[in-house]
Amino acid sequence: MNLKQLSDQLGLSQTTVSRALNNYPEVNEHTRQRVKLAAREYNYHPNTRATRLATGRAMTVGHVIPMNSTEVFNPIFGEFIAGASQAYSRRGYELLLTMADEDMEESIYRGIASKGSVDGVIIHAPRVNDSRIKLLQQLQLPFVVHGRDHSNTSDYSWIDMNNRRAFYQATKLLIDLGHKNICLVNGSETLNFARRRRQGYVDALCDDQTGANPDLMYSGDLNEANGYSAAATALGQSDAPTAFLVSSYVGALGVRRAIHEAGLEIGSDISVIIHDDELSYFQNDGDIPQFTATRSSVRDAGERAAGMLLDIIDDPNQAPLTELLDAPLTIGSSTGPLKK
Amino acid sequence: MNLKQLSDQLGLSQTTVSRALNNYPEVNEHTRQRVKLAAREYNYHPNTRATRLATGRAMTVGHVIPMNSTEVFNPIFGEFIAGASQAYSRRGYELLLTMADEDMEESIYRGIASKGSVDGVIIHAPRVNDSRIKLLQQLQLPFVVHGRDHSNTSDYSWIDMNNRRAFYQATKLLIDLGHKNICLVNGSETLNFARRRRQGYVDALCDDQTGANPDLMYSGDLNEANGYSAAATALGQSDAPTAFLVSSYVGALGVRRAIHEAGLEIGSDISVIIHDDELSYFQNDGDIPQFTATRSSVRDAGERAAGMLLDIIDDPNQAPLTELLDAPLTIGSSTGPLKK
DNA sequence: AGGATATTTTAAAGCGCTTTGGTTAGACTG
DNA sequence: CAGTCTAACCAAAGCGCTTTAAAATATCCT
Repeated sequence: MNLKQLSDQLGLSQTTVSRALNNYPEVNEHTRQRVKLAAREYNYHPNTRATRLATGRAMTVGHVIPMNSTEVFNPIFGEFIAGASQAYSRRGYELLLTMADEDMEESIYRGIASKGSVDGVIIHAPRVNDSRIKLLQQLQLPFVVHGRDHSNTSDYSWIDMNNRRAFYQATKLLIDLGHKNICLVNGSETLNFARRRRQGYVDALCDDQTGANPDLMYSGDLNEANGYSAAATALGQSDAPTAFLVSSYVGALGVRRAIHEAGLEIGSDISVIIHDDELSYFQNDGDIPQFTATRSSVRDAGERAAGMLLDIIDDPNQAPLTELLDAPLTIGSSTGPLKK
Repeated sequence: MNLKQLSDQLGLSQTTVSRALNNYPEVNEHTRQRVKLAAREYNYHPNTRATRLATGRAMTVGHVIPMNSTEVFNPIFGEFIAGASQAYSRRGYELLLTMADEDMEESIYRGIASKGSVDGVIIHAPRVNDSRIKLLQQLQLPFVVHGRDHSNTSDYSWIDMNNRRAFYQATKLLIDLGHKNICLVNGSETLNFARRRRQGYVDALCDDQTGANPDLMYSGDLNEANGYSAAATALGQSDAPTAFLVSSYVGALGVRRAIHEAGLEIGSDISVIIHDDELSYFQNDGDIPQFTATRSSVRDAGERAAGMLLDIIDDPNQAPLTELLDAPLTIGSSTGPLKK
């Protein structure tokens, strides 16, 4: 069933039927009801391909997921996207997902822009000095960054948490508990967020005159295996850490394994603080959460980011939108005073 | 730059330019090169909205991810989709992602079909007696099921692993090692795959005359927390299990936590076998993998499923395609003989 | 050379919507 | 009652491609 058939059926013009369905005012209320009823009856839905061509809008948002050979799909992206999709479906948009090896990224964005398959994109996991921001500004394609690039001083829309502050506070807590050898198990520091978190960690140590020890900073893709090997290595050192600060729950799972394997008990023998993105498959809640954590819902961030992007698409000339989320430190059972 | 502008620029008709770019034979090779060069120079890409209307094909595949309030985005879906997207991008297709609460599922599929926004869909996580299969058959929308619905005897395309066999073998191994109290930590048994795995587990126990004990079977959403509580509960029972069979790596992380908390050592005190989907963030490999596991790459399954679907879209009248993947049992360090 | 055939190019008709720029009929004004 | 408004509807153009049917040009053969 297409528009022509429906309007023939009703003895009305396509114009009137289209307007009736799209709630234009210049159609008689009685007619409108008649049209809507018939549309439901025949299960008529306007063909999106035609609508999109006619309106010049894709009604679609693109998410280009950065990927490399070992890190394929970070669970954090999944949760972010789940949040975003809430906003899209509420506002009649669809979500186009593309996986991109880093060396394909530019051509993917260029293609997306010139083919007109989306009205805007979300930039995931911004790097330090990220080329995507510049590219999209140049291509004039609306976008929102999940995170920021602190090395880019231009105006663009983003939503981010206060990474430096969160990790400063977390480190401070460990220091206050008496810890001196605190191991940072961080994400890859080509990524802006990881850079900021290290900054917070280093700042806290320096403020305390302890100073940061490069041997206690791990940076890299944060999966279970790498979390494990980072922690196992650190624990094998002569001056082993008594506390860990881990950038993700998933990484902390590996850290937890290494700690147990070393025969130590989390909370009593050794302290752990994580950043908790509140993934649904890795919940860290309850009265006393398993891990002491800085906490910020990535799903919520996804929903907000998507909403911001749709606002920008609706009115592309407004000033960039930004939102800074808080990541409060919540005490769980994984931290305790330094054991003498 | 659109087709008209490009063809004016070249002094050719739109027809010839379109054909040159789409590699139709009836265009002079010299002309084709000239056109392609110009297209590259002006960064011309055909507008997908127009192409799709003209061809009547969406060049898009839909993935509708089942979701409920607690389980938002299973990392397994992410990995599957990453695999699928390889196939799509190779063959010029795009991937439309939708999250669906179970009660919205039917209307989402109906909408997708009648709006024509996709050429086919992948069904994720089929349930026992799954309504989606019937619906899509009725809607005549091409689809491939990741998994099967054993209660549905009609012909449809699927890719699946041999769940019953894998869990039969895994259980058999534990029995051969002397274990009698084997706890099954399974996914939700509304899902077909979980039902089959339990079948394999029960069959192996019955073949051994041990018989299955309902108190040792957990079934539910398999996240870290539920894996933990299932295992913790089981270990607290009077006749505590000496071995666990866990349906996913993520669930096993919770089981691992409970075992450690009980002061037991995996491999020596207690055995664990998991099903390993080979998620990139949860690798279980190396010379001696952490976990003994039945193993099947879900990423690979995604790529194959997508390929099958595109084949079906290209030729919708062929017989349904099916593929049964093997999930071989690989010995790791998490299994050992029953401790006397 | 000149018709027949093969190759290359083109004009124009869709694809199924939205939207512009009307027209028509009835209501209202003075 | 002519003239003006307004409410309700419609014909047709246009979105940017692909594809059909036909025209123009090149190549071949006797």
